Amino acid sequence: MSGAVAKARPRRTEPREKRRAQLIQATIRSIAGQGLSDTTIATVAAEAGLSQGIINLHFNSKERLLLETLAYVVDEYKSRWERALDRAGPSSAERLAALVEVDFHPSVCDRNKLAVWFAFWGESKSRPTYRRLCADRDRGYDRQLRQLCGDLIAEGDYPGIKPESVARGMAAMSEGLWLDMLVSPRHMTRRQALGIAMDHLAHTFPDHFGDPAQERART
Amino acid sequence: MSGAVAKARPRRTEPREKRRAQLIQATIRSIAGQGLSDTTIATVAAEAGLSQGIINLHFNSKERLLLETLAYVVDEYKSRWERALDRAGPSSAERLAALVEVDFHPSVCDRNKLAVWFAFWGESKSRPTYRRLCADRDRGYDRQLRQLCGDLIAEGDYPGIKPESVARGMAAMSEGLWLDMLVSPRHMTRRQALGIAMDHLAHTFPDHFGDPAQERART
Amino acid sequence: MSGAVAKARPRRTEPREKRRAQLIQATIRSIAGQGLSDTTIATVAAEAGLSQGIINLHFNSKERLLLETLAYVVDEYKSRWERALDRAGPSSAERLAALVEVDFHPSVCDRNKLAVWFAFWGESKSRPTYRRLCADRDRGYDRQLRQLCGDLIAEGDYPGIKPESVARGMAAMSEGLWLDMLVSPRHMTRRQALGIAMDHLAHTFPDHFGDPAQERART
Amino acid sequence: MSGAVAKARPRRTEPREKRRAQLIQATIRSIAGQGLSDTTIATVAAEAGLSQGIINLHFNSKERLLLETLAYVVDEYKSRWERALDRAGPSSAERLAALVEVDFHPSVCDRNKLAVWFAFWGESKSRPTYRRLCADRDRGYDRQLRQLCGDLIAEGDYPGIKPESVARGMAAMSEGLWLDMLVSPRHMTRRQALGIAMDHLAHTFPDHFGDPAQERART
DNA sequence: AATGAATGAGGGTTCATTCAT
DNA sequence: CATGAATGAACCCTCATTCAT
Repeated sequence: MSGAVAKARPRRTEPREKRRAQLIQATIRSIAGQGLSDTTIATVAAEAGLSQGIINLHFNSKERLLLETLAYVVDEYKSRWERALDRAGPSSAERLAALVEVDFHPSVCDRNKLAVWFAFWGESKSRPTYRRLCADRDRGYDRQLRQLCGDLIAEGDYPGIKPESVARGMAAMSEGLWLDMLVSPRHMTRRQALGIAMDHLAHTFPDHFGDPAQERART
Repeated sequence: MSGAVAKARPRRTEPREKRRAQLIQATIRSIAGQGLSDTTIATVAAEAGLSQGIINLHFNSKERLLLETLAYVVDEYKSRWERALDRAGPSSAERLAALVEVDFHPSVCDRNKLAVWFAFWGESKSRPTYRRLCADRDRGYDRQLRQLCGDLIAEGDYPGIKPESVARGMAAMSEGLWLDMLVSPRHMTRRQALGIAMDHLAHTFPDHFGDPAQERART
Repeated sequence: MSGAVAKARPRRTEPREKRRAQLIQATIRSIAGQGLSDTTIATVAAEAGLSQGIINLHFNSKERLLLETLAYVVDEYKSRWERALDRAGPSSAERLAALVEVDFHPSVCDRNKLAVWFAFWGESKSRPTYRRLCADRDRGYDRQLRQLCGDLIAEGDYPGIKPESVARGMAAMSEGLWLDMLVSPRHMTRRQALGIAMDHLAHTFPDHFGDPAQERART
Repeated sequence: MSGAVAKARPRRTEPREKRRAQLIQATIRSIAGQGLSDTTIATVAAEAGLSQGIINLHFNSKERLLLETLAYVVDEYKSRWERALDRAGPSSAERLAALVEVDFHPSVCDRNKLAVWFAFWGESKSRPTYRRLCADRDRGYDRQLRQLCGDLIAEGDYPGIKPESVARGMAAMSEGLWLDMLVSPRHMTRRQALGIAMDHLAHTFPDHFGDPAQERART
């Protein structure tokens, strides 16, 4: 008898990182489903199908769980646009388009994740920690965006346009469109939002993105 | 006789509406200062310098206080842009500029109020009531914006521009700039935000807002 | 001018005793309607159609109001059976019957008042004050009952019956029937209760109350 | 090895049912000691020597705790008289005597439990839930009592006696004697109450319970 | 005499955290 | 590693009482 121990049923004890990831996912679902202020250790544990004690076991406190959840969303976003840049064509225009498009990728625009972003932004004024985490998010992204806009302006015929203003305006528009998708999913779908952002891009840099209006006007 | 009797201590009993307004202001400050999820009856009462019981006396529940606070901010915003439209010049361009400018009026961009907006947006996914209140906000504003953009497009030489896309893009950019002012007040001041929004406006409708770039290009 | 002051509308200020009586009636209704533990100054004031402050104005505290309400019910009961005795015929049998009947007089069995009795009895173990008030109630009543039972026993052919035992048993039965009327009004009407009590009386003192069974047996 | 390990402190975690029973006992003591309306979660927890949180942990609400406490007392009473019937001799007279005696068994007449009965009866008018629980109590008991009285009447020479009237009268007397024991423990001891009830029984069914008076009269 | 706005202690309940198992 | 019983601080809310009007 004995010999090989059956591994049939799911192991009760999972590797540490796997459990943490599982709990972070449960936290995201809970924030989206109940709201941040109604997200409790109990709702997260229930969402994960585990016992209450497990959160303090793996994260020591609820506060830490929330911070790591925010960090996870921030990091995931960052790695996603970095990957998008890597995969994009070599031209600045292609890279800029890729950067805009990634903001409307299904996995980024997932309403659960949007809820998490805005939940933390909603508390950010009174929580320097949140603010710092979110500010970090923007740092690299902003630099890239400004750089690319600068490149295009240098390449094309865009007199009088300030790279910082355009870049920040574009980023702001994306954020605003996220909000619309969160608050009014009926009136603002992902595709519509992407369309609006791309229209704006085309209009801002008609030389690069073949704005039909300008093209027609030119001829 | 006796002339004016000095009222040393503040009167204990205030007219109903005055107290309610006072408590709503205290709620705004508390949400901004502590965050929505750390805003308690106690923090609001302390902010107002009154006792805890007074909130249930005037609002029956914390939930109602929060809803009325949100409604107050929503209403105030609405009446502000309506007044701005009333006072604006007759041309559509003037009216559109007024509509954009009002989003960056000091009283609208007040960081306390921004915190309230985003606090409720952050919970909106799980609270249909919040979502509905906020959706109402947009309804009239959107219509106006779309109308004015349509007018300008009809007047000017803007082939291929869709009013809905432009209008929603502009509104989204304002929201995104609000977020920046909330999260990174150092990097995004009210003046900068206004500049970015006006740049975008000028760029979108160069015929109306004398985009220097286009003007130069034209000559 | 002025002359006679119009007395048309109900005077806002009532004589002291009238107000107190009015508030005691409201308290009885409130205890019956909401239960003693859900009877608040607010429910009593609402029941009386007056403002909250009036109770402390007339009774100084809720506790006092409750005590006076209990005392009122106790006194009213006492004066009622005293009057019944006064009006009863001269014979002990008539007087005893009158004493039993008064327990089932509509005004005594009023479910609101029963609710008050049992509300206070329910708290009596932990409230010596209530217990004392209720004990006072019994004192005189018991003496009368015992006396009358003793008289009948002396008059009739009731060997081996102890007056105290019979008297207390009869009183207990009345109380138990009150409880039935309170808890199960459907199953125990006032008339039924009276019937049971009178049956018991007739059975206990067949010589005086013409118990049909015994009468038949005698012939 | 090591033999029995001494468990110095009481185990912190008890089986679920044991804790619930413990808390119900504490509730009974609290109602008896402070009265129902002064029984708070805090008094019950203190009586049990546990923390406040434990009540909601095991009963979800105070209301539920009170209901289960009432249900416990009701059930205990029921099982007690059922057991008494099982153990009683086969004759209807013996069974009836057993039924009456159980009402004055020390464990039933325990003043703490009496306080609970009357506390809930005192609120019963305004709480249909209480009333229903108490009505259930009576259902089976009444049926048995009526049945047994009917049997005795059929067996003996008791012309003109109605089983329902006698049965309900006896039950009412027991309730009234409970009240006396609760309100005036000095003047009504358990033994006295039992004596009164048995006197009544003997008097009502002299053929079965050898009423000395009647017996003497017969000779 | 009467009102009702205001207070604040104390109620029931929630929930992050601890800890014996 | 994982559980869930237990804790107790802090929450929202109620309500007896006070007091300016």
